[in-house]
Amino acid sequence: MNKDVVVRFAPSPTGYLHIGGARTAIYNWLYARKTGGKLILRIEDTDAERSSEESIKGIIDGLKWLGITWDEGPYFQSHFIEEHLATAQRLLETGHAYKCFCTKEELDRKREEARRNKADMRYDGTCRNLTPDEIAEKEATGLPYTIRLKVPKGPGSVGFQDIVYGYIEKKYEDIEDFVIVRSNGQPLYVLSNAVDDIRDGITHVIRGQDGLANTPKQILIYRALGKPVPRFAHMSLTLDPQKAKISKRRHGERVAVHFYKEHGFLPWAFVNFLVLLGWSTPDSKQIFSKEELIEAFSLEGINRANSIFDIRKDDPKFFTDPKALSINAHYLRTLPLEEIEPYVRAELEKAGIWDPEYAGVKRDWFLSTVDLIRARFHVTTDFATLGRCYFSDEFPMEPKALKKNILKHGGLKEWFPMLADRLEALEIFDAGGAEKVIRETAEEVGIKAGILINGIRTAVTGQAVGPGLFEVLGAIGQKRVVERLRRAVALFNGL
RNA sequence: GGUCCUAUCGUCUAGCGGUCUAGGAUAUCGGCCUCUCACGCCGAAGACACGGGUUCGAUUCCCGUUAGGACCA
Repeated sequence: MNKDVVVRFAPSPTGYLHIGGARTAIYNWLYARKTGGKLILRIEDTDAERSSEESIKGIIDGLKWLGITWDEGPYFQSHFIEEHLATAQRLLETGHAYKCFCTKEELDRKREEARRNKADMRYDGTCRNLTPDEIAEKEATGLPYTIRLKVPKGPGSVGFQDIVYGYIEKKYEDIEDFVIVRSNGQPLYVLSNAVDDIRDGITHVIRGQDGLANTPKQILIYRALGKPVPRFAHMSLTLDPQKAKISKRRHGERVAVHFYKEHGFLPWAFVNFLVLLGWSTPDSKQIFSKEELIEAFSLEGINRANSIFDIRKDDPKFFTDPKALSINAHYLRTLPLEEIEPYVRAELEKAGIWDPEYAGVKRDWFLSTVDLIRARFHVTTDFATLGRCYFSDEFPMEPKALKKNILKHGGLKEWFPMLADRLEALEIFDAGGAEKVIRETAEEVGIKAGILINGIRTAVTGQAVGPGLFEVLGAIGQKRVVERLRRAVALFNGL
C-alpha cells in the first residue's frame, strides 16, 4: 500500500446517502485505488441532535451497494471530542488562541451597527488583548467564554494550491478571529475536522466545494499546531435543475442512493453516471469498467463549475436523469448475463414470480430469455413489470394494444383457435416452426402476416411491443402460447 | 451584507491563443433495418452569458456587468 496517500470520506449521518455524498465518496475511493493509497471512513456524528443510527446504517449500506470499499473505519468523530478540546487547550497555552468573554448581545449589537454602516462584521478582537489579570478576573466571576483562534495581523494572507481550483488566497484581514470552541464547550467543525484529519494522517482532502471557503481557516489551525498541511481538492457541487442545492427536503428520495437501488439501477452503472457528473477525461469517454475508471481517474479532471443532476419529477418518460437511465440501459444489455442474473432474480423474487428452477434445470432458458428481452429495458425492475409475461401466466393486457392489435381485427376470433391448434400440433416447437405456421396461415386466410403477428404478440404478452415474435413464442413455450391464444378469444366478448 | 468560486448545445462535458465552419455523450427530430418496439447504423437541429480590453489573432488571457453557487454572518 502506498503510504503517501491517505484520503477520507467523512459524512454527517443526518440522513440517507444522497448523490452528492456518493459522488464525494466515489472520488475519494477512486483516488485511493488509483494511487494505491488508503481510504478512511469517518462518521462526523458530533451533531447529536441530528445524527442517527439509522442514518449511519443507511450510509454504510449505500456505500456497500455502490461497491465502495474503505480500508479503515468507520471511525466516529464523537469519540474524539476530548482530543478536540485538548487541542484547543494547547492552542490557548501556546498563545495561538484566546478566551473571548464577549456576550452574544454585545456581538449582535456590533453586528447590527456594522450592518448600518454597510461594513462587514468581523470580530473586532476585543478580548484578544486582555491581560492575564483581566482574564483571571472574568473567569473568577464565572463568565462563559468561547475560544477564538488568533489570526495573524497585518498585510499577509493564507494561500494554498487547490488541485481543482488552482491557487486560492485569502487575506488575513478578511478573516476574523474565529471561534473554535463554543461557550458551551463544544468544539466547532473547523477545529474537529482539522484535528481528525491530522490524527488520521490525511494527505489529500477531497471534498465538496462548500469546504473551499473555510479551508484558509483550517490551514491556520494546521499552522498554529505546527502540522503539515494536506493537499486540497475541492469538487464542484451537484445542483437540481433549478440550480438549487439538492436536499432531502426539496427532492425527497429521488436524490437518495437507495432510491436508485430500489428502482432497478445496477450499482456500477450508477457509479459510472455519478462519476461523469463533474468529471471527465480529455477524450470524453463515457463508459468505464471499474479497472478502466481507476486507471483513467485524476483529480485534475474534475470540473470547476457545478453540475446539474437532471431529475425529472413529472416526466412520464424519464423518472430520473435521462443520461443515468441511458447508462444503466447500456450496462443492462451489454453486461455478461451472469452478471445481471442476480439482479433479475431479486426483482422476480420481489414480485413473487421467481421459480427456483430458473437457477437449476431452467437456467439456460432463464438466461436466454433475459437476453432476449433485456435490449429494450432500462432498469432491472422492468423484468418484473414489462417482462412479467415471460415468467408468469398472470400479466396485464394493455388496453391500447388490445384495441389496436386484436379487437380491430375481428377475424382473429377464428384465427386464434386455428393457430392454437396448428401450433399445438407442431412436433418441434421453435421460432422457425412457429414462423412457418403463422405465415402459411396468413396466406391461407388471405391477410398480411403482420396482422397475425401483432395479434399474437398482444395475445401472448399483453403488449404491442417486444422482441421478434417468433423468438418470443420460442421463449414462452408451446403449452403457454397455445393456452394464451385460446384464452384470447374471450377478449372479444367484452365488445 | 462581506469574502470566495463559477459561467461552452436542454443536460453531462472536450477545448488549456491560431488545429473551432467548436468535438463527444445523452435527450429531441428524420432515415435505414423491420412483424411491432427497442438495439444498431446513418443524418439533422442545437452552445462559447454580455461588454470592454490585451494580441496579427480570442471559446481560450485580463477587467467590468449580469447570473448562479458556496462560506461567514
